[in-house]
Amino acid sequence: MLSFTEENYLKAIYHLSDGGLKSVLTNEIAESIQTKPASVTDMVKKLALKNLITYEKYHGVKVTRQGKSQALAIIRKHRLWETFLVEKLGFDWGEVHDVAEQLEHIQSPLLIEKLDEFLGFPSADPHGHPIPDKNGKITIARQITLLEATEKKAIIRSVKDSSASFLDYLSKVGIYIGATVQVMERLAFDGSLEIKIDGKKKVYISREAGENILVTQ
Amino acid sequence: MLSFTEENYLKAIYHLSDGGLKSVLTNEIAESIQTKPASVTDMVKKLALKNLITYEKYHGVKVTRQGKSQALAIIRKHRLWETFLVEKLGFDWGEVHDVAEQLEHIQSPLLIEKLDEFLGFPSADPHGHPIPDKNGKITIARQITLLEATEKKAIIRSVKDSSASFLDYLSKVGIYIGATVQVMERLAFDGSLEIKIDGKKKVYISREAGENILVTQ
DNA sequence: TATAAAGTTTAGATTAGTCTAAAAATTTAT
DNA sequence: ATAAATTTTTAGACTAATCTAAACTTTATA
Ligand SMILES: [Mn+2]
Ligand SMILES: [Mn+2]
Ligand SMILES: [Mn+2]
Ligand SMILES: [Mn+2]
Repeated sequence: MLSFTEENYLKAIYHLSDGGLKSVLTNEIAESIQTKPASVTDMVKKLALKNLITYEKYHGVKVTRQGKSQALAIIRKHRLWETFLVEKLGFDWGEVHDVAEQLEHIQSPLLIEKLDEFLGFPSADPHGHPIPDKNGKITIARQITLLEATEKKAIIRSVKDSSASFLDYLSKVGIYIGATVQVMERLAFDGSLEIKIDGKKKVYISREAGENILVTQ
Repeated sequence: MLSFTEENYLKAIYHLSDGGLKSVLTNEIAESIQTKPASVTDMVKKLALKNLITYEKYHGVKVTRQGKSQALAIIRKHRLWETFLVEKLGFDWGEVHDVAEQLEHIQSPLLIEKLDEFLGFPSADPHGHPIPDKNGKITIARQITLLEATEKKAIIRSVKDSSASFLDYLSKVGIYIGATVQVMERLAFDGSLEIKIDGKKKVYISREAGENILVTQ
């Protein structure tokens, strides 16, 4: 069984590796987990001994099949708890991350099964991020950024940036998961977008915002 | 802020002290927390430095006002989570303790407030144990053991022993929190009780079981 | 391609929590 | 009241996770 700390490292590495595709360097991990490179070196050795990652001195780490499976289990818990907090307890979608960061480490397979059922087996968390199933399987729909969307209608599916500040901004503007939007115009000046939400509200969002919103068309 | 371990020690000491009344000895703590007396000595020094307990070498510890308040906050969380697990997730009352033992350490005042509200501000957990309010206040009704109950009707309020084995036994026999019971006879031989549950079912329970069931009359 | 810069690892120290074995204090029994 | 038994504390060691500073490797630059 992994410690709290080992779980946090493994999850961070998994995310940085884009789901196990890329290999990940020491400094990236250190930055993402807010620690020093020397500490990362120690920990990746430990995770490598447990066969969760492979580690090549000076050349970063790769997540193993086992590591992926464990990382996905943690991500599953994180996202189910976030869903619970928003759907059942009435949290705002920008408030849930830090609490879920703690709840994801609770050890009880039965609890997660029952929570999943209580929530009605949701397929995505409040940020639109897919919730892996019991076997770690993720059902991914092809998503593009709002910036890349053509002028046809698109549906908001998820956000790349889950920071409270960005989510607050979206709420204020009137953008939410599931909203139907249409890009009316791309301003030549700074790349900002004029969009219509649910056929009614017309708003302007920055190029950067557009890059952090994922949609399906 | 207290660490996971410090919280567990403080809660154990609070319980052993009967809510802060008695002073508690090193070996009792060691046994209750499944650790060695030497480790307890180290930890009580730390908790004393934080003014949560007072420590007199060789003569045990007492819980301070501050310590009580913090212990009650942890107990509040423990019991709210147990209530959630049973009421919302459908756990059996004997399955919840170990999970609540983890959940009680989640740090988020907002979470507990919202959970409390979601549960409808319950006053007791699945074992009938009172849930302290936000300020640590406990509303206690005078309870006696079923063994001490006279032959009038009594209502089952809580259990002294929350072990899975005892709770399983009670469920099998048909005893639950809120049931109306009447002691029909006390057997001279071994002190066991003949009781009628809800005016219908008649069962025999041991003296020891009777000592671990609390009722009001 | 040699040198500088950046990134990574190692060495050694620190803190929290735990343990065993030995020493000291308290309690119980004679 | 002394000795024996029990309880508690201290001393010293260990593991997990962290850090700083120094050494080493890789990459970028001239
Ligand atoms: Mn976490
Ligand atoms: Mn999320
Ligand atoms: Mn606990
Ligand atoms: Mn309980």
